[in-house]
Amino acid sequence: MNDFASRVLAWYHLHGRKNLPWQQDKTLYKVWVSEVMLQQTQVTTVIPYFEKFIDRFPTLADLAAAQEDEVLAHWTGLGYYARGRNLLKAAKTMIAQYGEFPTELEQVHALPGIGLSTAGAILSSVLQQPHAILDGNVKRVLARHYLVDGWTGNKKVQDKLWEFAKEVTPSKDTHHFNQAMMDIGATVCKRSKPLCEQCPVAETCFAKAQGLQKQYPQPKPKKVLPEKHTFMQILKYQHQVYLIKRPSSGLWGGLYAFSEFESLDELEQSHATQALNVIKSRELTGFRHTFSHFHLHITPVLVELENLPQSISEADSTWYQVDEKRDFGISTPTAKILEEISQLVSLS
DNA sequence: CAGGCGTGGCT
DNA sequence: TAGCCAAGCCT
Repeated sequence: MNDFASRVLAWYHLHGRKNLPWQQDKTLYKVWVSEVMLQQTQVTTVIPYFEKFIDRFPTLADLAAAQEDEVLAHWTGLGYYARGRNLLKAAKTMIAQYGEFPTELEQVHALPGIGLSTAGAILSSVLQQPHAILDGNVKRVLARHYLVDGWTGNKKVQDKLWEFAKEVTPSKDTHHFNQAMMDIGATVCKRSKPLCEQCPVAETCFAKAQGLQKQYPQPKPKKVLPEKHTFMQILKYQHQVYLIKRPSSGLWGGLYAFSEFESLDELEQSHATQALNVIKSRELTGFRHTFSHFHLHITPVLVELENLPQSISEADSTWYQVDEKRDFGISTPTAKILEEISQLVSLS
């Protein structure tokens, strides 16, 4: 075993994290759910989602039998909703093709939402298979230790990091090594203020030797995010509001949402088109929601109706009683607006 | 293969 | 505060 790995493993036994929820009674299924939730998402955010998800879907078979809406209800607020849709799709595939969670890297990697790093992480963690991983933590440790130039999201840079990852990953105790690398990245080799005095590989770290910890890994090239606008139409009849399921691809795919319009005019014209009996219509307080790739200015417009219109009771839509338990997914802005409507309703 | 895809923690 | 970016993957 190489010296890098020996030092990392020694550190793991003393300082590695061993009490996270998905580290107890490990199964391929539970570790998979956690790994997917943890993609681009911090541990503290994931914990409550993981607990509720496993509580509702304790096994692979339970998940495979679930409705997409209920899976997305458990994903509401977590973001990157394709992860939830792919989780269900993969569960159905696994049950249909294998009858259980597959154990070969290629089989696992072939499932939707599971890349090479996630596949390696699952199989090494649960079955002690000797696969290297390359997540954000490992990237940061390696980019600093070997002074790897360029943004780590760049393909060539990532390829180089994979080479280093395979080089240092031992074929024995791989599960502990991988966990240790993620822990070092998360708790020692932090993005800002790295704690090099606590790092097991500080002596051989090129960034530390040259005092360049702050410059590595190199930042993503910055871009100005575009500003977009939308008007959300909240059709309300008594205590119910109208929501439509969004197409399964694209932004907020598969979530239930208010109808959107580019302008107030267009929104109001729809009242006539759909023959709505509007009691009154008013703008609520607008707000800005930021995505990874643009800013969205949202103006909610509350449209109170005299009766339930028939014309717009289409498939994949629902009149939702605002204080009722939800069994479908919504975005954070939708949740925010529903919360406000719920306040209004409770006062009336 | 660079951009699409969410949200919240941290500084 | 506003920007950066997190246990990435898909197209």
